[in-house]
Amino acid sequence: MPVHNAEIAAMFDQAAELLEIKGDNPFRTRAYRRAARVLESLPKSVAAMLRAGEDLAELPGIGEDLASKIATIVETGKFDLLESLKRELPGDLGEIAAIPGLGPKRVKLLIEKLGVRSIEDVRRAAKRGRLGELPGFGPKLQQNILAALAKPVAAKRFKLPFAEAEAGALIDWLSRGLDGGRVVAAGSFRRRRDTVGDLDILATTTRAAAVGDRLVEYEDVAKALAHGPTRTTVILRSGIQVDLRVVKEESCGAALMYFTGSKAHNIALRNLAVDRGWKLNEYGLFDEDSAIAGETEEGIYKKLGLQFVPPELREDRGEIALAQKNALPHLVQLSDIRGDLHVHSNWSDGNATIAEMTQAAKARGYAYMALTDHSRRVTIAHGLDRARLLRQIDEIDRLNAKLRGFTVLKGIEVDILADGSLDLPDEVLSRLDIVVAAVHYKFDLSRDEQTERIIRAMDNRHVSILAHPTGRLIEERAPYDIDMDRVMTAAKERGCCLELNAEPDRLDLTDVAAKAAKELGVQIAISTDAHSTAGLAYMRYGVDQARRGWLEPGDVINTRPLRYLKKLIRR
DNA sequence: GCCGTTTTCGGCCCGACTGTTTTCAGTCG
Repeated sequence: MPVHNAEIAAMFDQAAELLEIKGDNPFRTRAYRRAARVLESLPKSVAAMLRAGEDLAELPGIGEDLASKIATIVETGKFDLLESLKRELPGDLGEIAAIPGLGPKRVKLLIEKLGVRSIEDVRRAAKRGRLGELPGFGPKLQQNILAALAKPVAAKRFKLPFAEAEAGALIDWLSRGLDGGRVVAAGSFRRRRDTVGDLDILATTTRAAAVGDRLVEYEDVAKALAHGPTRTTVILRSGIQVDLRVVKEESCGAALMYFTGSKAHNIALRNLAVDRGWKLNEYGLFDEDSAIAGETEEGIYKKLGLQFVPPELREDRGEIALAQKNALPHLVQLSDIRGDLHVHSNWSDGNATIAEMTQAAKARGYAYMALTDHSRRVTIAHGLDRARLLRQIDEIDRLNAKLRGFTVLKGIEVDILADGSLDLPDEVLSRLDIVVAAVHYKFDLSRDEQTERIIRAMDNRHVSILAHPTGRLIEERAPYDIDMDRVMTAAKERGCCLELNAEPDRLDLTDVAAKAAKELGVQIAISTDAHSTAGLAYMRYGVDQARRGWLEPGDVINTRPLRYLKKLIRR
């Protein structure tokens, strides 16, 4: 039973939480948390790295001790430290600590003084008013705890289109109340993560209090959680939390940097400042008491001896070392994209004609578009059988004959059957310009079976691109279990490309997987999977994700002119 | 527990807000 990086990361997070409650050295708990984040963003599984004889202690934040603990976990599946911590501190302590207002110190008090072990214990103690016996538990805190227990909010993350709509409306509202100054979104929203947990909004103005007041007055506010002179936190009716921070113009860059994060990136930058005897905070970069930068992010990076780091790269995944050497990747941009390689029409489950999709793609400035309707197995989508596909090929030939400066590539999104064979015979596939292969059923195969199935599909030399490689639907359906290391290696060996599906419900590959593909030299297609003309606009989400995966134009096949593209998709 | 053009020991990012106190700890980001 292979142990995934994410599982080890979760063990480290749990251990950190329990060590915190115990009151252990806070820097030790931080080390476990940092290591967990490093593990989560590794391009390869540690199991594979160990097999290859790599030294895990060379990873940032992982020393001899953690390297050996990881090796033991991979070997045995067990983490002794965590096991003994759990024996020492049994119960659902993680859930208790997740209640707003309850941190490690207060949880420790609850355990020691009231013998609390579960959320139910907390509820009983709160109802009997026993929490008031504890130091630091005033009436207000008890009330907040009861309220939180009455309406448990699931830790939810929000998809980008929803976050964009909420942020847009809110920024508009705040801006209209501002005389001078500006309002922007920062946080993971600005870093273009695939989902956001909350909205971090930054306003620059001299009248700080007025902006916070205006946020509290916003009609969609369900509850104000905190409201100070420079910082205000509210929950909107939709359930998303908004953190507003207001600073003066001269601190704008520093505040934007601080509020954009990531936390790990910020800490690394602040350490660089400390190395030089300076201090970096949300107000600026300071030598003693005098500000030496702060109005712009560019100015701060420059003073720290760094190239400007695009927000998408700010995850402490190696970008700082490269920025010191002026060697950051030249990230792909939306304007580099010359075509879309996964598009549906009303021949299957799209809602527009081939001509309409073509016009819309052309209007976006593209040079080509691959029409890739579903194959016959996807009956619910009215998938194409051999005869209909041949008719479609004829229709596209006729359409192409009339087009100037634009080419519709004849393609299919062919289903990968359970045994890894394809849903249409080679004789038909060979007549197409491009074949995109995808899994749409039998998600529950074992890891080995699913991996073999997909690799077998890529064995077919007509397959140019593996579509949405993990099948995940964000917040709805987990990725099916595959060995991504093996799939990518197999793709590389066969000259098959992987898709980065730009649909904001999918964004599949993830940023981390895209970076791993790049490092292996696997070419990526950023494709929208559009089922309507409007769907073509999802390209920007795919490009954002690709940038988070460090992809450059040369890593992305649909930045190529048609001539070169054709070489890349023919095997 | 990690890490090192000061260091293998002694540091470890920085500040806002709340609630409970009366000068600050705890929590959060």
